[in-house]
Amino acid sequence: MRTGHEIPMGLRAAYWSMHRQTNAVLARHGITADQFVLLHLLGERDGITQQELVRRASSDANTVRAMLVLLENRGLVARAPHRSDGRARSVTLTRKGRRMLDALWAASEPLRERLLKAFQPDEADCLVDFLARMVRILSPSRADQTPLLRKGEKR
Amino acid sequence: MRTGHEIPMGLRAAYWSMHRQTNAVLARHGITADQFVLLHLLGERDGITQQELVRRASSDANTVRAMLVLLENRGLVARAPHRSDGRARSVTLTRKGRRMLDALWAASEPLRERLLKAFQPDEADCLVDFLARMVRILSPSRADQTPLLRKGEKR
DNA sequence: CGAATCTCAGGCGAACTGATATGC
DNA sequence: CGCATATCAGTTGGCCTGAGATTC
Repeated sequence: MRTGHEIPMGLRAAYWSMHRQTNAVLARHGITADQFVLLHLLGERDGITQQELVRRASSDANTVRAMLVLLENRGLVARAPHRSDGRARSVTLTRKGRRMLDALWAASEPLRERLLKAFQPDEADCLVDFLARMVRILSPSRADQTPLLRKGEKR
Repeated sequence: MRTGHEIPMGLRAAYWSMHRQTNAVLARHGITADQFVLLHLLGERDGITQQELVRRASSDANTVRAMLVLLENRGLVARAPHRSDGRARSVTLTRKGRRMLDALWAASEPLRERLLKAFQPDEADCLVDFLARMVRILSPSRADQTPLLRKGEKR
């Protein structure tokens, strides 16, 4: 912990290990790790809005929409107008989507198993707390909505 | 910790928070968070091979090459034949690359500061250990080199 | 020979900018 | 009105597969 860069680098390594393993496990179902995240969130709470998915998946409205279009074209999710908010659309799992989610969950079970076995219960709680703390600390305050690129600037 | 999915989801949230904040901070230098990782690794150990960069950055040979080409075209890094291994190329920071890295490091200092302040020293060590443990657990054994996509398979 | 390193060609999901339409 | 939700158009960097050249 000398430079303060160990946490970000460790985070990067862990995230990509997880991501790659998940992709490998789900590849035969034709679903990516990120798509699995959306399906899983819908499994937890069906009928939520796209915006809610954006927040829970730590993603972005344009990205989530594109992913949902993919999943919708495959008949795994459906999007209906929200009952009370005319702007919003509530997203639900189709019957096929639910079956797919179950299959994905089963396929990834050994991975979660392997992960949990590496931590004592209190360690796992501790880790989850640390990660949540990072998110809180790093969440941009509502004040600075600086875009990543300034106008006309090339990447 | 009921479903075993809290750790992956927390990991995802933390990683993307970090990534986005880093991108935001470095954007005015025209460098991405991932490019910063490469420059930082070269700052730690200059003259290492691309393969070594791949390992340390938890990335992939093709990706690293593409990124290095970008950085090379901007005059930030140079690639020379390795002195003893004819297959390898050793990558070094140019003078300009070193200056850039220093600027990037300074620009991202507040971010690391913010992060470290959120953890007691022992907590930070603990977190780094947990992350490393995850990587170890999730690292594919040398045995199963299953590609993500089988031949002719569509995603 | 096999294994490792790097290169090249090509494809794709996902994150982004920026603008727009619509409803709160 | 401002603000939030979703959409569309378009760009990009980064990850991936698969193949090939070269060297250990």
